[in-house]
Amino acid sequence: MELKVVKEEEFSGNEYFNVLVQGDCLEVMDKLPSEAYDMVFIDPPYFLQLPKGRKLKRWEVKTDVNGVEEEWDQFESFEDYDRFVQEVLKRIRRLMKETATLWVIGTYHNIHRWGKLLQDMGFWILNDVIWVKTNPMPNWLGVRFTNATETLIWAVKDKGVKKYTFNKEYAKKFGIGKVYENVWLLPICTGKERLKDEKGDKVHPTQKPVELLKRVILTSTKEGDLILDPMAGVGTTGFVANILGRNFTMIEKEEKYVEWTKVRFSKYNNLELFNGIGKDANLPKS
Amino acid sequence: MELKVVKEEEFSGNEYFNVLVQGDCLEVMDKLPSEAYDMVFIDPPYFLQLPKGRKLKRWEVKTDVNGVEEEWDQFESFEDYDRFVQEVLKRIRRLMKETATLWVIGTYHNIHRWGKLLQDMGFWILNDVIWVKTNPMPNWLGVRFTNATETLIWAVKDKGVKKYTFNKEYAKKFGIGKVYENVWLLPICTGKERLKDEKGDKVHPTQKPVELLKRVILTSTKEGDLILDPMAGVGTTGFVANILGRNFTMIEKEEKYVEWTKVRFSKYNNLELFNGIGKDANLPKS
DNA sequence: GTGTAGTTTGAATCCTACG
DNA sequence: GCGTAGGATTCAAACTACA
Repeated sequence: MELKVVKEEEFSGNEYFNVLVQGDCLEVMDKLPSEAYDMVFIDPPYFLQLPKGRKLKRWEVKTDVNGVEEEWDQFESFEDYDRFVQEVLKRIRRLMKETATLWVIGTYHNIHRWGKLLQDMGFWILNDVIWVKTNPMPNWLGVRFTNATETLIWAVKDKGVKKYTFNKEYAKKFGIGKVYENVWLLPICTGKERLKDEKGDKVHPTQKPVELLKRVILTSTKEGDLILDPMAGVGTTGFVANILGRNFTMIEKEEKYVEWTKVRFSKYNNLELFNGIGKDANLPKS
Repeated sequence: MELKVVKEEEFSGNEYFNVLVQGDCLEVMDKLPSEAYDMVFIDPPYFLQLPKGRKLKRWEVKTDVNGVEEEWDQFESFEDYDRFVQEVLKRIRRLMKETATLWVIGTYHNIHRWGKLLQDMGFWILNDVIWVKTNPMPNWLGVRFTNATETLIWAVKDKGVKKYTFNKEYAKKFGIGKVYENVWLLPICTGKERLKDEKGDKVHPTQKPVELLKRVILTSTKEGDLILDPMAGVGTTGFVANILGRNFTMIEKEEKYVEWTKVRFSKYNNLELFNGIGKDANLPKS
């Protein structure tokens, strides 16, 4: 597929199928039509609140390693972050079809803020889904538990919504146990799938695994559905949606990520990077 | 051990070691001394938002700002619940030693409210710990994921706190993997351990497993430490603390639960119900 | 090509010394 | 006191080098 890329200024809001809009997510969402989307996936900045100016250096100092301290994760305070969350959710409410569902992924640093605020706005949580990482970064100094999980919140717009899509046959396949439990066991994004620039540095600090989006999309959408990702990063959501026969709108501010998303859609062989649809490649043994 | 039980009206606040106070948790906490506790465990009402009315809810806080009939019950209920959370946390802040830690357990229905509000009040989250239930209640209708997890938030009073207790040797033993991951795999409370009344009905709807409290206490306290449980239910926290050589203060409003806690401390053989300290009895195979 | 040993690295509210 | 820079510790999985 040829990925259409449009800059915010040139985006009318009319041609929103399988497009990546480069621009501010709030501004772009304001151009999109009401109740158009079947599913929304949000992978927001995690608001890690690391010490200012501190690079997340791996030891054996590499030359200016850029860590997680990216510009897009700079919020002054909880209030700033919360305001951003509310502005995003307000717009997403309008864009969701009546039966659409919303996913938000985060860690303990930020997920409770999204969870409470979306409840406050009337969204109705269906589940949380726990992503258990099979290869987490250990807590070096042994002062806390090793943080091996991320939390996904899955919600509908309102308490009364019943007709949303849930494909339990896929949920059964992905979850541990036999009754589609809300626990997914899979590794973080590494290897060939992980985008690296010419210097060999990772392109995006938090590229989500293809397998994760595959599970999200297959359990909560139908073929032909339209998916919104307002903070697309290097475009994993659209990349997987495309392969699975879903449509998408992606929004991303950073030009660098937009460029790499283009590369991903054109240069690379989709199926190669997908690690095998239908198979469980790139999953932990057994 | 003989469990001391005191009614709120007769509780001076002086003799708070290894006592169960029957009364309102806010009122009782106001009588306790500042910075006395090494660890606090909260297992709050989960705010399932079932059809309302009928019984007086345990989390409702008396307020003189009544009189305004809110059109949106749900929002009004969240406000009530949040006010309760804040009142609890305010008191717990005062009761915690500088180096103390706080645990809160909940599901997606309520945990995000506790998480955001405690962050707002300056508590600093160290981890979330995911309890994965090996025997969850399946979602029979197949309309969502089977909810097989509960989330525990583990926090200190302030960002700067460093000297809290974390026994990584125990954490390593309890967590999956080898680097004390934040994932605990254990069954819900059933069998001999589960308290049943003369009619065979369960005494408490959400009795916590002894094994869960064992893990909480062994990873985050030292022998001789003082633990507070302001919503004690049938007293699992004090029961386990006692066996493990920790001291406790428990608070519980419901007379029925207080009576059963007494039974638990006297009639039953503690060690029998404990399922073997140091061993991993009642755990899933391998 | 294949098997094996050694190397690299991952969204982290990590510690301590010093000016 | 605070801000900043230099420092040490792990496991799983993927990658690299080489026989």
